Amino acid sequence: MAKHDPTLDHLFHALSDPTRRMMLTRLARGPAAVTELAAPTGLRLPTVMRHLSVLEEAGLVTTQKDGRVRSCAFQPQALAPMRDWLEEQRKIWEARLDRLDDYVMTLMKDRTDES
Amino acid sequence: MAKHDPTLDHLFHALSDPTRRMMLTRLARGPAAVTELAAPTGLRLPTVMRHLSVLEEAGLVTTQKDGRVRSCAFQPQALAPMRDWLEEQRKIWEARLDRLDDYVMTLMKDRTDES
DNA sequence: ATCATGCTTAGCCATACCGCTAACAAACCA
DNA sequence: TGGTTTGTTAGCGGTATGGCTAAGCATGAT
Repeated sequence: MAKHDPTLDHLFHALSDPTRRMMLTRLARGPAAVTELAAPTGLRLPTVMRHLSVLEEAGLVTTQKDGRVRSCAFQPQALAPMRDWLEEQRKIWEARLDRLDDYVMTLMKDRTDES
Repeated sequence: MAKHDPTLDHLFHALSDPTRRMMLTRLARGPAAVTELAAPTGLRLPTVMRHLSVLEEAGLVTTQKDGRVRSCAFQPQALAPMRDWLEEQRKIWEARLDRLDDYVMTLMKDRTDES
């Protein structure tokens, strides 16, 4: 059970920006060069590069240069920690609902005993 | 298909901070007052209040005052847009894999035709 | 050899974020 | 009433973020 998990920090932070989500969605369809990635955003290249490095930092994207072109690829397994975290929260929440349920049942039983 | 979805922005941003995730995990176990929520963080109250309002902004938490104590409650349905987004990405990715698969099959067929 | 292409680096600017203290307000408690 | 508990507001300081321009560098095309 991680107390401080910088992985989740980076993941969630990377996804909190619409431009970065747009870039990621594009990359989910297949690899792309930086310029190609930048085009639909309407942003300048240095700006896009920065977004790209945030995505790399989060492990969501890997890149490699081939010639003068940098090719970027989506890494779907990087989303796993997020799914895991969601699942963990869901379990905690449902355990709570179960306890609530037990409690309500107890109340009903008490009422039955009284009658 | 949302182009700019501030909901996702707020959601992911809210979850990008370990303190806020800790608070949320605590609240998943059941409602709590602000002070109770602050205790395990080691942070001052105003700081925690700020985190709390970020969580509220994202819809992840609702609060209400009764007496002088503010009670905070987790809102699990607020996580739905995130699940949806994840699912959307997964679909795009898998569609891509399917296309890749088709392509490989085509290549194999060509090789077979050649032999 | 020259030029165009595709990044890449450096650095500026405005705003947002995350922590804090200090001071105030509104319950509740004795 | 007077004190304690529980928020709440205002505002400060340092850092991070997200945009930009300008200039540099390496590669590919002519």
